[in-house]
Amino acid sequence: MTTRELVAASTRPLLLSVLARGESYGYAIIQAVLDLSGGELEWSEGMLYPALHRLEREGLVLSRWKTSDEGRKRKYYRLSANGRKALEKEKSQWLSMHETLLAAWGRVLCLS
Amino acid sequence: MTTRELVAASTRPLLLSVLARGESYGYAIIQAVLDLSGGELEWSEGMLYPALHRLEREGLVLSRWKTSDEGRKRKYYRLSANGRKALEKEKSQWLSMHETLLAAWGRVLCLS
DNA sequence: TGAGATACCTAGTCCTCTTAGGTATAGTCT
DNA sequence: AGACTATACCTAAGAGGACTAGGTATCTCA
Repeated sequence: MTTRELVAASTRPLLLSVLARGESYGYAIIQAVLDLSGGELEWSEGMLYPALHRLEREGLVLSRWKTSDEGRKRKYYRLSANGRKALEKEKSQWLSMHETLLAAWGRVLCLS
Repeated sequence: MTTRELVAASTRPLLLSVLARGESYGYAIIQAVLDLSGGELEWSEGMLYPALHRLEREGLVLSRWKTSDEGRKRKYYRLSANGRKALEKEKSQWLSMHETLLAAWGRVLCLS
């Protein structure tokens, strides 16, 4: 179980990262995160949709309703140009914090 | 400027890490974090003291008042045995999330 | 005397996850 | 046909923690 705080910190970078790979929709995003985390991160809809709407309000993602080949109506989200910039900032912030933690831990680790 | 969420996620692991290096007190902890982060992380007292008291309530840190050589009264905090275990859990959770993000970013990075 | 660093603390506000619900469609099994 | 599951969207109330802004006190130096 991941702590609430770590989930909160990773929501934006992860969400932006998933959408950077291409247009997607709510349910598929949850599956993608589950897959990327090796089953560790089970995002709830109650956190995903508000998060998506926040990013949309901020102009980082764009959305449109589309009917898939199977006939299902879905709301597809994709990154805006600002969204891509925001992702780079998120990455850089995360890596900076990661460096700080490695320093605190004594730099005994090497991730590949 | 680090986001509120990233600060929240790193508070516990960083605080436990700093105290794992030895007994310390509020002001010194803030300085230590500032130093470890290369000046990036400026913890406020308004977040540090409540955080310390939380960890104390949870039994992860112990505290005692002590008068230093210079004659200043300070409250020194140190890790308990449970605190050390908690630190290991925090580390492992952080690294797990880090792996997930690297996966999402395409594993283009190698940190040393 | 005054300023600044050191040293502790708390209250109100804001933000976001969590829990727990609601609605609807498509496919499958009996 | 009816029931169940997976898919698919959404929101509201509660809780937890950082941020802002305040309070108190001591020590040093000009």
